[in-house]
Amino acid sequence: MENKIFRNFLGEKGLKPTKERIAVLSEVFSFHGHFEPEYLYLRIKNAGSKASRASVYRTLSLLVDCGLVKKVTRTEKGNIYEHTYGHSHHDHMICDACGEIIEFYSEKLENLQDEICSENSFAGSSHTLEIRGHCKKCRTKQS
Amino acid sequence: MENKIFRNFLGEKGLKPTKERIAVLSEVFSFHGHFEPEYLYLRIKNAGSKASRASVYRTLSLLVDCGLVKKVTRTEKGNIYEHTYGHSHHDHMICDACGEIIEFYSEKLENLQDEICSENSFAGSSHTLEIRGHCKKCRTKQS
DNA sequence: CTGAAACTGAGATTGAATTGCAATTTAACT
DNA sequence: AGTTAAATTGCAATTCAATCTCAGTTTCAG
Repeated sequence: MENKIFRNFLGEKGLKPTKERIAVLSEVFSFHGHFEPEYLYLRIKNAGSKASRASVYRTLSLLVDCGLVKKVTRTEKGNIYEHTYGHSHHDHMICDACGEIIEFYSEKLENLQDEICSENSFAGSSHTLEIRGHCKKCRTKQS
Repeated sequence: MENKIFRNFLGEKGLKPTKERIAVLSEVFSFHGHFEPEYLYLRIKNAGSKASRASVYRTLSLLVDCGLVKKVTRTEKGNIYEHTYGHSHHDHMICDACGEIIEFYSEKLENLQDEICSENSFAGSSHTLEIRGHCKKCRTKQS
């Protein structure tokens, strides 16, 4: 489970599992979905724990390093993250109007990418696909 | 040609084709490849033209609006752009070992993405696909 | 317990990007 | 060509996420 993975990672690096770091970890895994650092910071405060913005940023970086969290994308506002442990692979569609992020997964798409890799003698290990445009709501709102 | 397209775009909006805007435009199209705003600013200075950083940013924004330039991605440092006119769409495979960037294009992939967008009632306008792994050279080198 | 090393929070700092504004330029209309 | 309103510019100030500094605090191995 993520707690163990994180503690292990810290141990290997000679880092300490402080309250702040654990607070960030558990908050990240307390909900499902994408988040910005500021939002996470506020959630932690709201949950009664304490961790400064600096610690949130610092811990987030550690969580990315140990693979528990992934930096999804960068917006005009800042970075967006998501936790990855126990979360299967998917890609994203991002609405340029309202910022909504839609997750999707397509077996066909995965296979096609494998095919393209073979054609190019490339050993693909991961990928990021981000489709930008307008979501259903924002499309209808326009007209 | 891009000069005409830009002037047309400006005309329609009641904007003026000032020396600064034209200087930015021609500099953007004076070379191939990706660039950051600051790099462009320095090139313009170096080319003997003049345009403040503010004007570079403002003009870049206009060029994106009229479709001549595309914001490729955001890095920790800032935005990266590329001119798109006369340059067809493609995606990238990036080798984690040697950094080589392989460009590829797949009609099937494009169609499949359109399909996925429809399924999600999403109006996709652009996408970025980046496949990471190891290129042919680095694969054989490993074994 | 103790001390060295790791951590933390608050505030300062960074740096890309944007904005306010006074001076300047553009171009439409005489 | 001259006039004038609107657009534009550059500079400096500002914004804002993210990072860094550093003095005080906490952790934990011995």
